Amino acid sequence: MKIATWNVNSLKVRLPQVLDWLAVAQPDALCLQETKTEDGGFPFAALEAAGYPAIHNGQKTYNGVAILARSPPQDVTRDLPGFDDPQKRLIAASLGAASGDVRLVCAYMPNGQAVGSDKYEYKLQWLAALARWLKDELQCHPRLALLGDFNIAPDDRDVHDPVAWRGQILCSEPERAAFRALLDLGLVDAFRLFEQPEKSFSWWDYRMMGFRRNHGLRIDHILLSPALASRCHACSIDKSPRKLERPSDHAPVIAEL
DNA sequence: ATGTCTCAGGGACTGAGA
Repeated sequence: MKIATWNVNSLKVRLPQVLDWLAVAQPDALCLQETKTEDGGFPFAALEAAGYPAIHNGQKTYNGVAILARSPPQDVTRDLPGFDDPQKRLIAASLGAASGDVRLVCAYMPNGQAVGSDKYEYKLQWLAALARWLKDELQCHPRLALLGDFNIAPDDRDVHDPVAWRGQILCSEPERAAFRALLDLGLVDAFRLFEQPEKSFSWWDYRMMGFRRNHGLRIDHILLSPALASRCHACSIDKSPRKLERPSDHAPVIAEL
């Protein structure tokens, strides 16, 4: 099976690109972040017509996460259990035996704005609460994948200019420690299971011709529980949608299980 | 080097967030 994650930076703007990508890439499931719409404005019918029934946890203007899958997502969890949060950043669901019998957790981690800011503290608290909840969730669901925009570049090789970014937001040591705490639960970074091209990134700033110059970061990830990691045979970043007119600033990440 | 994109409010542009 093929599972994927993509921060689309507004689904209203990007729906045609998402439908095109589904038709070409043919994933079994796609996790979306930054849909930026309430559930009433979510294109359930268009996605279902394309063969992808969807679940959504949305809000106006900001955030918003969805799971699209060939078989309807079951046993849905909305928001991060144990963390009181008005921001819509998490949705989780199970896919049945016909789709590999896996638990998918789709998350849009906080950006954090700047090291030391209130938003940075919120980010670290959110990540700590995620790790606490996942510890239990992994007990219930040994075949679990955590997909999303982590807003963390876990290693210097995930950064186009590690010297300039050292200690900055998305790269700071407390953020990287929070990422390692997820790995300490037994989760595995699917992308690093395989040999990858140098300077592989999933996000490029819209400004300063970031994409053309490959000035990017790898901040979108697929983490797999041991039971899924052992059967993962490929993981890649698809840069092709970033080359379209009016692209998202993020590219999809795909894992094949 | 605060340069781009998206959204809301309000009805042209500004500010927030990323």
